Amino acid sequence: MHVLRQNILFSALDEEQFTRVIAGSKVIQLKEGEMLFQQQQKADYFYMLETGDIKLYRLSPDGAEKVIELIRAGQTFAEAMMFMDGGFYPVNAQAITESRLIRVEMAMFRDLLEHSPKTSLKILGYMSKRLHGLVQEIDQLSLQNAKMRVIQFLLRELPADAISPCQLQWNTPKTVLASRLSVRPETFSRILQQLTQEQLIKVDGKSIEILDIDGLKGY
Amino acid sequence: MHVLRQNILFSALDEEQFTRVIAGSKVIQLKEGEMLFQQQQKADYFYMLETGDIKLYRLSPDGAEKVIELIRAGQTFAEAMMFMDGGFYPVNAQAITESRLIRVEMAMFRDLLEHSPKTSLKILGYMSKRLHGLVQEIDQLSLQNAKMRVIQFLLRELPADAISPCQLQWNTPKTVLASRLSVRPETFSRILQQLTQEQLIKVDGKSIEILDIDGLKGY
DNA sequence: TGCTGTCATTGATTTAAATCAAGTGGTCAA
DNA sequence: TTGACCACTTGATTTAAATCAATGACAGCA
Repeated sequence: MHVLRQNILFSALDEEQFTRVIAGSKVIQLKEGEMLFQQQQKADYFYMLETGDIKLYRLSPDGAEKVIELIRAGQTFAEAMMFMDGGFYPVNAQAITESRLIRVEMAMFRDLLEHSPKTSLKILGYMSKRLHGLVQEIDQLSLQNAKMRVIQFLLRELPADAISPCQLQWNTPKTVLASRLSVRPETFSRILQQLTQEQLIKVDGKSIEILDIDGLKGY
Repeated sequence: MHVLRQNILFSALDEEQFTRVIAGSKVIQLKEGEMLFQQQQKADYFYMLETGDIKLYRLSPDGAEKVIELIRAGQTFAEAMMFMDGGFYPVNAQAITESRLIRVEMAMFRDLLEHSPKTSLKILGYMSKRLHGLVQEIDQLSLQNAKMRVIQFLLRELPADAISPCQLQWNTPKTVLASRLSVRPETFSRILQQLTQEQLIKVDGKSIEILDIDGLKGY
């Protein structure tokens, strides 16, 4: 079965609809560091990431880069733009590692929804969850200090049923994680070290071992 | 014409659909300080605010209150919960001033969408805009300092075509605005004073006169 | 082999904002 | 009228995180 089928956006389509989607889609390969699209570019496609890592980020007027979201394999992104007529991507998308994506034509998918209320409702539910997620994100940015944000981030990366000790692994440089968390790399480094000294985690290059989940949650 | 009709959520409904919505709706009156719903309560209704002011806020474990959104007359809220099966309100809703709302049954409205793909698409567009707005919000929280946040907030409250000098007015205590902006009341007060000294604004109780829009934008 | 550039860490210093503390003025109700 | 309770302001102090600066680790490459 096609990998797209696993994604919620496509799960409610019937065979005929799905065939049309496939016909209007294309596989994209990106090398490390390659741009997929830029902020302010016209949004004609949305994407599903098959393999690799993508960062979505914004540039402030003075050139500072803030990572809004890290996309991992299996996720779709930019699909919200589908419903904003003549919209432009609000973020830049760049491959952190070599990546393989499926590019879907928004216009076509949108037409399809006109005749598939069930799928529309599914997508509404999905977007509601995203909305909710962003509200929580705002919570974290505003209520909590840098250490809390790092801890929350680590905990959220774990599966719900994870038991300590367990392992987390990234392909991305720590600077990108820091930006995602809105802290300076120096601060990020110091916080990881604090947590290490408290026996809660163990850092080894790009992988972090979580030694004490409950300890982290206790913060 | 019914006031609901002015809202985007209801604008795409036909007469028969709209009549059903009205039948399942109810007017709610709240006194100042009264709760509308609480965090974790089952979400069966969404609302449109006719008159008054509502704050949506969250409580952190230690009791700190963070205002997520200030609702003003004409806005709907909690409608995103409609698409999350068996969801619970993620925020508390409380009247800041005496308020009058229309309460709409989610289940009923949802059923209606099943047979109205066009309306669903409109709502998807609307939710996309909200999504986009929240992304910008995250920008502001993370990239900018407290003074910037206050300035942005003031500018956003103005109509797009506003010319200085002009007037802004709230019914809410300044502490609520401060929470909305994630700063302490003391800091908020000091920032307003700084801006006053720079001849950019003039504060008089609950109303703020914007003396120099371009000056504010220049920051 | 050493050179370059990127990423990461560590220490010293600065800074913005929170916190602590005190005082003002207003409103409401006993 | 008094006193309690707000919201708000102002000043002094503390603190967390940013910034500045230096160094180390490592990869790719001439």
